[in-house]
Order: sequence, then structure tokens, then C-alpha cells
Amino acid sequence: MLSDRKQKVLKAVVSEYINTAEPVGSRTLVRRHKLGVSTATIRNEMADLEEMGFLEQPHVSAGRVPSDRGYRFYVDNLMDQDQLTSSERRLLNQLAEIRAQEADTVLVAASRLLSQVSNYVGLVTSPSLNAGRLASVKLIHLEQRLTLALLFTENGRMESRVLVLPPEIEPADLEGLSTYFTHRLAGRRLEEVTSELLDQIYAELLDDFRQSRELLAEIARSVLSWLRPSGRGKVYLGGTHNILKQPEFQDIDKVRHLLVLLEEEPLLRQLLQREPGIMITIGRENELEAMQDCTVISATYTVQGQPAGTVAVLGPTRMDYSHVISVLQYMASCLEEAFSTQHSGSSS
Amino acid sequence: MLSDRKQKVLKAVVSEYINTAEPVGSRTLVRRHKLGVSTATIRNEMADLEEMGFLEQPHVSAGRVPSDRGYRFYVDNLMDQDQLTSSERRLLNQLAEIRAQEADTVLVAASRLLSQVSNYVGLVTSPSLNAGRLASVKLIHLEQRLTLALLFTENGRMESRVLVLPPEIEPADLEGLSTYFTHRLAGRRLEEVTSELLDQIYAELLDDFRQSRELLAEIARSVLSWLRPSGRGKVYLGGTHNILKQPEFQDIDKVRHLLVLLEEEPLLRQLLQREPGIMITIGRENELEAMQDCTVISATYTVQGQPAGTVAVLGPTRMDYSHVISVLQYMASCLEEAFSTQHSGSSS
DNA sequence: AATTAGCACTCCCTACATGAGAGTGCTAAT
DNA sequence: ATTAGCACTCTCATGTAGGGAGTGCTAATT
Repeated sequence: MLSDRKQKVLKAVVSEYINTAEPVGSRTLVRRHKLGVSTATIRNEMADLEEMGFLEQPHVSAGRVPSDRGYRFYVDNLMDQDQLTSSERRLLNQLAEIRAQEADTVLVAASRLLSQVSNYVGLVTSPSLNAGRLASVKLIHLEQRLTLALLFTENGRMESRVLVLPPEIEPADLEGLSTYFTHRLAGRRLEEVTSELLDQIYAELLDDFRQSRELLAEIARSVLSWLRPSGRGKVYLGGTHNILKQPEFQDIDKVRHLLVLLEEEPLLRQLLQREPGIMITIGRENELEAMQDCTVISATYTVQGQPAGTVAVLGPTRMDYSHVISVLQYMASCLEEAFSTQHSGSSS
Repeated sequence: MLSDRKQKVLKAVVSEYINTAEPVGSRTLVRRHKLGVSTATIRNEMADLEEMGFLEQPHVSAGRVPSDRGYRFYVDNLMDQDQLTSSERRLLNQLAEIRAQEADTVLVAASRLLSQVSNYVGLVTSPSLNAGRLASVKLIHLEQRLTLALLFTENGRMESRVLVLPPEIEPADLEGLSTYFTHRLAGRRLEEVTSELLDQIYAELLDDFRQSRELLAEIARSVLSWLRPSGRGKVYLGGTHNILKQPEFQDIDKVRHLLVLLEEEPLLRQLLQREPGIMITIGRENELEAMQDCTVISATYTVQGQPAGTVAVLGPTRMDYSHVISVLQYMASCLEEAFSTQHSGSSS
């Protein structure tokens, strides 16, 4: 579809533009990349590439800039692999040295390191409960109507919450309820716990425990409202300031729109809700208005074989794609290590 | 110290500058504020005020701008009280409608509302464990060496953590340890729990429980490392984007320095660690380099009579002082209400 | 038929000059 | 003590000119 030479030219334009952030013209192209032809030929090729939609021209007497489509072709077909420098490796390895008890601390550090080494915005989602399989549920009576509910996953994460239960529930029943919930839920992933399943469980409970239907419905509501939102992992955002070093973010208004967006955690979560592997979203491939000249590259990481969370970088479409991909892959492995050597996650 | 008229002039300059963000000259001053004298007189007064350090001149043929000292005199002596408009009240009241289970959600919303209504950056610290008095400690055996430790305060907050205890500790002893810790710590504020006190407790434990010294030291370390950092409340930051609307934040470099700072949670915490009441830090009164043309106004809020946390606003020194103060006071009362009607705080 | 040299042309960016506008300080008059 | 008047300063917006980079097209070359 694209002649060999056109591909070469496109690749040259993209990497040149990624480095310089300046529209690249035929002269600089032949000078810096050894394409044994003259500038006139390059001009013709570039005109063709523009007509095909791979390049764009800011104005008539400027050089060319890759379009979203150009970047897309580049990442799909032309990009080389990037090697991290040893100093970058060293920087990212700082993550291992944190040895923090709190998963929080590790994730904050991860997002910052991502940003620092890329000079874009770093994003990390916590190992979500959704991903891990449930190990057990524990209900512990505290005082009066307050009950502490604990949720453990197989990969050692824990979630806790104080529930307010109706006064009729007897502390003595909690043990039974705990083992019952555990029995019915263990081995499932949290996202599989639908309201239907919970309904079903309550129906069964009705037989085993001689409680009124209303009472059980009450418990249902408590537990359900608890499980749902807590399943969502938090999104950690780091190094927002670094992106201001990029020439495409010298415009205050643009920065403001971006910051508005970055404060919307649900949006970010949606941005990172991804299937396993590397995923690249370039410019207008993204639905969000304010991000149409940004690229997001995300990678998933696993903990003990289970998909756990996402690491990602957000920057201008003129992003150092291959470098960022390497960084993300390395960071993913760092996180896997950090979370598997950790005694047991979570808290607070 | 300052003649009546000078005070009038200073006040007029400050409020004019707060509104317009433009250096204010003698002409506009006599026009918009009825100071029954001529521009020449005002010019003389302003020259005096400049010499005394209350005003500054960006360049020789511009109007005057208040200096840090000028603002300080203004807030200490000249400022009027501000009334919130009903629409602002309505906006801030949205906080009550959230009715969230999670304290997190409320605090995020609070920081955003603060920002939205002020167009500066909103800051909120969570009710810190440090502030409340301890009610009880509970240790619950989970499995193998894992023990769940719970900390309750009198105002209903809870903090949880999984501790890894040495294998020699017997699950049966946990109950005893729990009541012992509770007995010794209840009624104290977390910040009073010094290492000396803990040492003392361990010494006593040595008698009651027939355990080796090393074992207890191990527990000591676990509990201590847990209590310390978790006592610090989180800092919630909201509406960073709003400050970009201010004319003093049109410079990307300045914004970057500010963002760097806002990502340093320890710094923010230090910024907000305050005694009760309203506190105003103007420009160079602040030690941090990057904040020397910013002002922070903070107010504390209480929960059930106990000092709990801080609400604050960070903006340019040209801040609408009286308005922000009203907003903070109102927000503080909103938070107090939100946390006292809440069944019981915390989780996750 | 593909490539290249040459050239006229376009557009941006910077530097520079100019003039209006706002504000000041000073002096002399009130 | 206050004020009117005035010369002076500095900023900012506007307009203009010239250099630079890059293009597209045409004609010559391989």
C-alpha cells in the first residue's frame, strides 16, 4: 500500500518531529536521514503522503507534521524497539527500594517515576479488587449495631468497611454469615458478583437463618453498596507538572482544559480500563474533546499471574512512542515484583 | 501610625487591585472611590505609602500595587466582612447532599467546591486520627501470622491495618493484648502516644504475658510503625485548574513551579498544620520559594467539639481576602455538619 | 519515466519605529 | 495643605520591512 520509500520518508518525518517538535521540511530530512535522493524528490513524496492523510501542513510554507493517521501507521508498522538507558533503569528501580507497607505509597511513587522518566503525565491504577479472586469474607461485631466487614482476595489485598446493621441481627449470627458468604463467594472475581448472585444468596440465607425478609434485604443493601464502589481501583496521577515542559503545552487554556480532565477520576478510570497488553490511543481516536491532541499509552501489569492494574502515560500526540512503551513495560515488571514480594498489601 | 486618610487610600488601592488586577493610579482611585480630594493629593499620599513599604510600583509610570506589607495591614486593620451570596451558599450546600459513606468523597467534594467558589486552589485535610481521642484498639487474628489491627477514635473514625506478627505469638493472646492496649491508650490523643509511652507499655506487658523481650519488641515495632504515619491525615487538593484563570498564573513556568509544589503532600500538610481559627499567610511570609507571591488562608473545623482538620485556599497574594474568609468559615461549618450526621466515618 | 536543479512564491517570525495612553513627580498658584 | 498644570517616563499596540525556511512547479537531466 505504501511504497518502501514512502514508508522510509514517513518514518523519518515522524522520528524527526518527535525529536524536534518543529515541522520538518525536505532539506532537514535529507540532511539528517540518509535517504539517497534529493530534496525535490522528498518534496514530491511528502506531497503524496499528505494527500493520503499521513502528513499535515500547518501552513503552506512550513514543513510537514504527522497526522494522527501518520502516527498510527508509524506505531503499527515502522517503529523500532527502544532500549532504556542504564540511568533510566536505575531511576525506575527506585520503586523497589521503597519497601513500603502501603500499596498507596508504591503507586504514588510509580506514577511519579513514570512521569519523570517520560516527561509526560504518569497514571497508575491500583490492583483492583475486581481483578483478584475473592478468598474470604469476614464480619466482626464491634459494638451495638456496628459491624466490621472485611474482604480478602487471593492475591492478599484486603478491603474493610464499617457497616451499620439493623439491631435485630445477632452478633452470634455473624460467624455463620461470614462462613456462608465466604463459601458462596470464594474463588469468584468481584466483578462476577452480580446483584442476581447476591439475590440468590439471600434466598438461600432465608432458609438457613430464621430472619425476616426485610432484615436480609437490609443486609443485602449494606453489603452490596459496599462491594460495588470499593471494587474500583483508585487512579494515581503523577508529575502533571512535567508535561508543561512540552512545547505543545505552553498555552494556558489548553493546560487548563487538561487539568479539568485530570481531576475527573471516573474519566481517567475509563481511560485506563483496558484489556491486557499495550494499548495506544492517538489523538482523535480518543473520544474526549479535551484530549484530541493527546496520546495515551497504557500497559497492564499482573500480580501472581492475575491481571491487576494498569500503568499509563499521557502526553501530546508527538510522543516518544517506542521509549514510552519500553518504560511502561519495565514499570509493569517493577510493580509486579513490588507487589509479589510484599508481605500482604493494603490497609488504612 | 497611619493617618486616617492614608488608611482610606490604602484600603481603596487594595480593593481596587483585588478587583481589577491592574496597577491602580490616582485618577481611577478618585473616580471610583469618593475620596473628596484631587488626584495630586492622592499621588502624594501614594508616594508616602510607597516609601513606607505598603505599596509598590511595577515601573515608574504605572499605578501602584499593594506590597505584602500592604496586604497585611489591610487584613489586620481595614478589611470589611463579606456576605456570601445566596447562590454561593447554595453551591456550598451541595456538600450536605452528597451523603456519602466514605469520608474521602466528602473531602474531595469539599476541596472542589472551595476552589469553584473562590477560583483559587482548594485544600482540605481529613479529620486526622491525631486530633481525635483513641477509643479502643482491636487485634483480630486472620490466618497464620497475619493479624488485623483496628484503631477507633471517639469521634467514630477507624483505621485498619494488617500486621505481620512473629509466629510465636498465640492467637489466644490477642484478645488480652487488645484490651490491654485499649486500657492503656483510651482517652489519649494519638499524638500523645510517644515511643516512651509505648516502651512503658511493653515493659508492663513483659510481666503480664510470659513472652520474650524480643517478641514484644517485634510487636512494638509493628504497632509503632503503624500508628505513626497513619495518624497523619491526607491532604485533598481540588480545582487546581481554576487558578489558571487568574491573571497572575498566565506564565507556564510559574504554573509549573506551583504544580511541583502541590504534588508534595508533606509540604502541603505542613502548610496546613495550624492552630484553631483563621490563619493568613501572605507572600513572603511563606518560607517556600515557589509560593512567595501566593497567599494561603486556612481555617480549622471541628467534629463534635474536637479540632479535626483544616480547610484552606491557596491563591495569588491579590486574593479576595474577605470573601475567601467567609467561604472558609461557611465550609468549615458544612464539614462539621457533614461529619456529625454521618453514621460513622471511614473505611477502605 | 523517474529524478533533480532552479526559481518564483508564500507565509511566519523578528526587529524596529511610531504614537497613543496612562501615570508620575515637581513646581507654582490657590 | 491642597490643587492645577506640565514635562517626562514607560508600556503597549500597531504597522512595516526584511530575512528565513519551505513549498510547488517547470524544465532539464539521467
